[in-house]
Amino acid sequence: MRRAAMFPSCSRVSQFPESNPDPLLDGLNDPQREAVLTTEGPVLMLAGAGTGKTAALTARLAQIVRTRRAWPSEILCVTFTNKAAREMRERVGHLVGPAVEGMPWLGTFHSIAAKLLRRHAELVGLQSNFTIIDTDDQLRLLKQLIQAEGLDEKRWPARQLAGCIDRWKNKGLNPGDLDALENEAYANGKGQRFYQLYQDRLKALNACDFGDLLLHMLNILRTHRDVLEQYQRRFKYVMVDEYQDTNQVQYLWLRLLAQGHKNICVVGDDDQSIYSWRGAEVANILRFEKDFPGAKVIRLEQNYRSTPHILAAASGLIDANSERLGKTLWTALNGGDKVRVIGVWDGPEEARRVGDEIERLEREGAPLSQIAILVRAQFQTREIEDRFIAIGMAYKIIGGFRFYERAEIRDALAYLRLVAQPSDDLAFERIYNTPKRGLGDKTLEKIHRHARARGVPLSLAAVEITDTDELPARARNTLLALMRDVARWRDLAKVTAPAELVRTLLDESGYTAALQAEKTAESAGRLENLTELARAMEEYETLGDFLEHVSLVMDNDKADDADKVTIMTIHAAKGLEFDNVFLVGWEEGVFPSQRALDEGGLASLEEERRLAYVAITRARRRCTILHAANRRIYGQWTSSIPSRFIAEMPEDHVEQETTLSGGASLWRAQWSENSDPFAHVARDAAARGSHRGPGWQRASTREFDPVPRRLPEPGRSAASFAAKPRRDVSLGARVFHDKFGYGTVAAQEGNKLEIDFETAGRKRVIDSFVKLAE
DNA sequence: TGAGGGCAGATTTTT
DNA sequence: TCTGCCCTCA
Repeated sequence: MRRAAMFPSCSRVSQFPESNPDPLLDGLNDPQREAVLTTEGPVLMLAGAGTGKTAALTARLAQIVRTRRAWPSEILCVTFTNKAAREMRERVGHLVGPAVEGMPWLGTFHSIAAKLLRRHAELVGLQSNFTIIDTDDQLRLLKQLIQAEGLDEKRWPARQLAGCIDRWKNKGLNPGDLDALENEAYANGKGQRFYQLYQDRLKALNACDFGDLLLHMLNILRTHRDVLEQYQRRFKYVMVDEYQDTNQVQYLWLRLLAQGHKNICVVGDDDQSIYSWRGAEVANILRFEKDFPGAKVIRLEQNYRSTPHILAAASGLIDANSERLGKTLWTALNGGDKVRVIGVWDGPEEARRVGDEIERLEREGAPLSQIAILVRAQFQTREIEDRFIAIGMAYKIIGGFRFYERAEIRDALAYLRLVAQPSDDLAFERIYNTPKRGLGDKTLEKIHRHARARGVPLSLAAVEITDTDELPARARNTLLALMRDVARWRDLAKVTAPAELVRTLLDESGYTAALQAEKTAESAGRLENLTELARAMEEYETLGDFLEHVSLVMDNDKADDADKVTIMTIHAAKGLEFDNVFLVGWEEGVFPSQRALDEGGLASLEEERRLAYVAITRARRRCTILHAANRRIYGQWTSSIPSRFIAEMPEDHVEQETTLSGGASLWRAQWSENSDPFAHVARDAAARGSHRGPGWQRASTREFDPVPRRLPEPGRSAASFAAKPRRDVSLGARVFHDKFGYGTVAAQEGNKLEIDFETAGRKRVIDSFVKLAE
């Protein structure tokens, strides 16, 4: 341990004299420095939220390079997202200069696995130019298999099978490895069969899916000692970001590769593990010390992000979890506001309130880009979005479709894939009638039959079949024209740059023309995306390079510098930070989600709590949590009680406020002593779509004054409790509504009323919300 | 080929 | 309640 002599015990400041400034260690605290300087042996860096783990990790990488312990090409550094990889590359670049250029093994698990697999593809029966198919292709393929096997696709959806296969691959299981239980998971014990069929089909297509990239590579490392040893020797240092998110395959992979030098440094935070549903296993981080005996554990606990109140609220909350390695975050910052908890009457009021608060912040000079609204589930964004549109607030929603998942991009890519690889049947099927050229299912079926009979790929079968009289003249000519085009594009691909090729291709195929003919706002956007695609391709010299990049690396982070509020899921917000954070929908059933409560037991409740922890710790200066007493979920109005997570935050760091009189303290009391007296009520109420939850009870006994303090604005709060219509209300009746005031019934449909309100105008409301006016 | 009705399903989604 | 998907019909 030569380094031990160089850097004796790293626990005190005095070991790193300030008088000898080192740009690399400058600005790092002691544990961070220790992490940077402990380059040899296994290291577990437990880094809480906002504790500067990326700074430590990149500095560590730079340290290894600049001390010549390894060449950049001898360091394996894996992240989960392209964004993280990019960021790290950039930061290391700042520290060590152009040497970072030579870091071929810094990237996501998938991109590194793909790179390795291309070198050794033949060991698993693939050619090195295999295609990487995405979820869409995967589903189409599975559907075909299910149909071919004569299974009812309604009863056994392809989605379910895809889910199973994904899970198996995440666990590192090959078809032969499935036990009886797993085999039962699809179509009464046909799991294994379909998994095998799918893998065979992929092999025939010279393709693999995302999961295969890791699994194939693991299989190779397991069965080919020479290959394993080669990489064990090569990777002198291994570093892993977000280790708590690794799944079984990734774990097995790393364990094999790191066995050589045992210089593995993993960074993670068990409290931020929120992807178990994707196969991530917190256990991986919990047992690191067992896997690598003698591992050095370094805790980064100084938080540089949030104010003391925010930090304390989050820490107090996460304390309620049982399985933790345990960290105590602290901050040198002072002051700041308490976490604000605001209770409101319903969803629309919540959205209004958030809008109002943001307008206030804006007036105070806060940049919108430093404001985020985090939701538990995507559907919650709508209400907020509607409100923002109404008040003209600039916002952006993160998430949804990635660039390469858009239909037009996938179409363009399918053309390119078919040009690059004649055997790509999926690509052929996708484009053969896109744009519409009058080739229908009948023709495709014939091509399929011909392909099967001759044992050739579809695109070749298509060429051959035009030589026969199997097709009617019209289809034959169209197909012939298409295949001639494809052949010409293949020739063109040999002499043209990819960007130029795709432009020609989109033009000549009629794809662009078809879109232009649509003349909708949407088609204009699609055309723009295609232009963007061509522009992105200009960086690439070969088509192969580009196709690899697009399926694995290209993400949706379009540079959007405009000052806008960000709306996104908590999951998407992990790793980000904002001055002002609004957390909406903190109600039982929404967050924690009903599904987590029903299905996952304690483990999944704890994951929800970690999610809450992640959410709160995104805030730098102010964190505002909202919950509504009533919310429409799947069209049903549901009364709900505040999330237990609200009561779990230490009272001293929270400031309660409610527009419902007497609400907050009452709600809080409900969660005392960890008991949940209303859980069954709320659950039953949700199940029946009834209105007998506690919120409703209180509202109806007038314990709550449902009139918001703020001037109520007509929202879309009117809807149905799925109850029977009232008999005492009839057309023309004069009624009173708590929110909208007096009005006259203009129409009645079931329990829904249309009422002309004197001040609010015409609204649709549920009859149970109105009283007959005297 | 597309429009329109019927029907189930409706967390989170780094690659 | 809203959506997306599949199927049917003109």
